[in-house]
Amino acid sequence: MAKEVTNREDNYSQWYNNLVVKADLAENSAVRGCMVIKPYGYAIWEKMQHQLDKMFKETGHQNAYFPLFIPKSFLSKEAEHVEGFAKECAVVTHHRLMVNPDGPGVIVDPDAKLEEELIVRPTSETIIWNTYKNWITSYRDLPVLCNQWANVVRWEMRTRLFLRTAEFLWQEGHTAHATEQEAIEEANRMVNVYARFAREFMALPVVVGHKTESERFAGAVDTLCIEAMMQDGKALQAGTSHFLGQNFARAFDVKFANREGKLDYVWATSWGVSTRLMGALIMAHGDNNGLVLPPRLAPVHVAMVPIFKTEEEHAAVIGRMEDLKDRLEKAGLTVRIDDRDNVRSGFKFAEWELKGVPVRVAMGPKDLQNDTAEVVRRDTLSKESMPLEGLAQHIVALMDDIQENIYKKALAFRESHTYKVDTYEEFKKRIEEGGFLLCHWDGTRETEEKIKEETKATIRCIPTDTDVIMEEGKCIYSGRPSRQRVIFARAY
RNA sequence: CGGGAUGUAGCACAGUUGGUUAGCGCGCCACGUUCGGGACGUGGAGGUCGGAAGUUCGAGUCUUCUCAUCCCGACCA
Repeated sequence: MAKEVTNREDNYSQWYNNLVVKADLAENSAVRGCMVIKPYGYAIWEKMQHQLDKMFKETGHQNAYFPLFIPKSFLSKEAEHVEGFAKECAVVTHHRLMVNPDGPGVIVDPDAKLEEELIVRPTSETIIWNTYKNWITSYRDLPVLCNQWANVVRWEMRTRLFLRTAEFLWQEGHTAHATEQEAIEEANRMVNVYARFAREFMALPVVVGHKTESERFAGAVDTLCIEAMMQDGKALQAGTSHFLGQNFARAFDVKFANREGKLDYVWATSWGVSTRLMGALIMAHGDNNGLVLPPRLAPVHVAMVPIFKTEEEHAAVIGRMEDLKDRLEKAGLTVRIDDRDNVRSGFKFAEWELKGVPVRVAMGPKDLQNDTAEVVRRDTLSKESMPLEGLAQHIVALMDDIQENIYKKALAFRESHTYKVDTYEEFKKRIEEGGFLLCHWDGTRETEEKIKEETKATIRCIPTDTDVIMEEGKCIYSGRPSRQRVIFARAY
């Protein structure tokens, strides 16, 4: 039988698409550019949501919900913001259908035209700031620290499951502060929450940094981001946190009386991560056997496959598995006993690997005799026959090992694909192989643009969290002086 | 929105210079043999060949129009 997943080394995109579908995470829907997230994929997203939500609460945030529709006039209040999103908006123009008088089906009722069109939110800054205007009058009302879990729509030309879909799920935090300093601190705090989430839960090493002016969010004064490296050497922006200055407060006239009794505009931030994180998870850890899930986000931690010939053997194996399952569940793990009788065990092994379950336990007649079980780790695919005695504790400890190991593996990959590059010749050669290129840049938009045109590489970020890059040098393109290196890469 | 390609069963495809009852593999259903790394045999179900119009005695095959999808660009979390 043919392998379910194609070879990662042959065609990374094909491998990715195949894996998303075969591992039962998501599929394309009947609606152009939109995806269906299947139960198994959604279970992983829920785990992410749960953990992120907890971290938001710990940093003082509350959840709220704002409308899906944004009046067109709202979107045009912040000049850069409109320009950034205008090209990819879904617009509601009518509110009624009618039976087609000239044929079958229904048509849009021409009499039901909206006076002002509604935009399906591509992001919620405008509707939220219009609302905050009513909430804030005094410094005593600040800060406002809200998050919303929602869907947004961006009419993308080309879409890919999880990485870029026309509709996607995300969370967007929107905060209002009395001082610039406080808002800057908030933007920093949240990008670090994202970085911690990526590292500790997704086992995904990320670089924290500032976006350059041209890569910045439309309407932001400063955009912070976390950037990850996928196994084909391309960069993936995994989360962003924006310091919005007073731009949106000015656009929506949100003023407050400060301690001195003077009116001032509110300082703002917004920050978000999306279902794109699913794409990052898949591409960062997956292999030719399928998904590799970090235990902290795996919907199933342990899959047990019984092997038997007779009814008696079956009953005995299942009995022992139930016992082990109880112990593991008491320790907080989710366990599945795969007792299907319509597929063979070899098929089950392959399938649980495809789904990225961290640990698999097989038990058969030999194990009944020896009081053992076969334990297989998904990250290393190493097989070990182990005594039942103490097995539960061992498996619980394995979860931490696996979590740590896949992080280290991803980190080692990133480090071995990160290069200091000092000449443009070398840059052009290196970029073809993928990876992060640490280079000096003269800080100008023009240079960045030229390099992008000539090599398809962009500045992923100006890193904040490493001192390796703080050194004097000369721009690889213009030769002008530079005080630190930035990260160039081709990106998703 | 430019450049290229493809639409045939749930999926992936074959189908000759037009020829009668449209095929293979995977999957699905039934029965049997199997079962420690993706089993095998036998039987079965499943199609208005993307849609519309045209040429023809006859169209999956030729023509025109149309719709949709995919790839390469431009755009992007």
